[in-house]
Amino acid sequence: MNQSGHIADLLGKQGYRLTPQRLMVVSAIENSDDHISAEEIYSQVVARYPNVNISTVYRTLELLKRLSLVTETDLEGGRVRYHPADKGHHHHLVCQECGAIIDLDESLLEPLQDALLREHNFIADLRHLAIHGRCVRCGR
Amino acid sequence: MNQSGHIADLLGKQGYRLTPQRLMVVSAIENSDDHISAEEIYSQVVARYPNVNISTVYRTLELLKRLSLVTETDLEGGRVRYHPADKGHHHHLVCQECGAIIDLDESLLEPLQDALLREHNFIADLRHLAIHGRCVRCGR
DNA sequence: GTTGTAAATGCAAGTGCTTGCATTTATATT
DNA sequence: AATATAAATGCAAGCACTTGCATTTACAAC
Ligand SMILES: [Zn+2]
Ligand SMILES: [Zn+2]
Ligand SMILES: [Zn+2]
Ligand SMILES: [Zn+2]
Repeated sequence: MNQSGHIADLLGKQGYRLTPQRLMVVSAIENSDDHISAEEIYSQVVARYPNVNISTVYRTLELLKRLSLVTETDLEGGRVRYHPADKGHHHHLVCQECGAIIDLDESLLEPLQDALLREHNFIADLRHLAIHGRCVRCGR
Repeated sequence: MNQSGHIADLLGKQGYRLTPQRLMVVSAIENSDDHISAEEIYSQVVARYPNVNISTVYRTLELLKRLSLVTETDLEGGRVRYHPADKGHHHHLVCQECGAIIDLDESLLEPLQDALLREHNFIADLRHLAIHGRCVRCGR
């Protein structure tokens, strides 16, 4: 799972063009150990391909989200962050006061996901959630 | 609970100035039957107070959020929507494909909120959540 | 009622992200 | 290899929202 080239292969198989811009965006996401922002992806790509435009980065991210290949999560800090969908399933608690981030196991939201499917016929996308609130130190 | 003037009273008691702009933003939110956007609030206010600036609307919303007097929810459609915090507790399921919105009872997230407090000492703000995904008709 | 003050506002510029449109290009077909 | 074509890109403008700063103003103190 998630060997290098995984996402690019899937894009190709589904008929999407493997442009250099796309391949570089994909590899920035796959090679990041962490949650990467659009701006960070852009600066990696532009270093090797100087006339790429940031709108191409955003459009590629949009495509990857639509195909469920990456997840987008709001970890605060004014920009959203991206992560390969099949790598390290988990969630986060984000303190709105101090920015602290607590990691959560994916199992915590499974009961909710099941209940929403069963009781409301809704396929909730709870693959990489950020739950906002206050940590114990900032508690209200 | 939530009689007219409720929010304004609380602002006054906490030492915030009751400017005409603030009072009008507050009353737009309190008198809305639904989830209201910043733009909608602004156009109500500007109709009676023509030189108000939209940044004042946003700053007032920021204050009301911080004081837990209103909740902010992303119901899709490119702009976030606001609701009095003490009025009609509930959540939403939002279909990313067709935009359908299913209303949920607040009780659905109580077990999660309790578990996060107990197991992670985290006070999750789950007062008015939008859970994104696909409705049964758009199901993947 | 005047005066003093910090708080709030208006304005303009900035940020993150999106979109319409003309141009370029990956890929299929010959 | 040359050609055709829809898909993808670059560019510039636009949108929702934020921010720094100078000006105004609600409210308290006299
Ligand atoms: Zn994560
Ligand atoms: Zn905190
Ligand atoms: Zn609601
Ligand atoms: Zn749907």
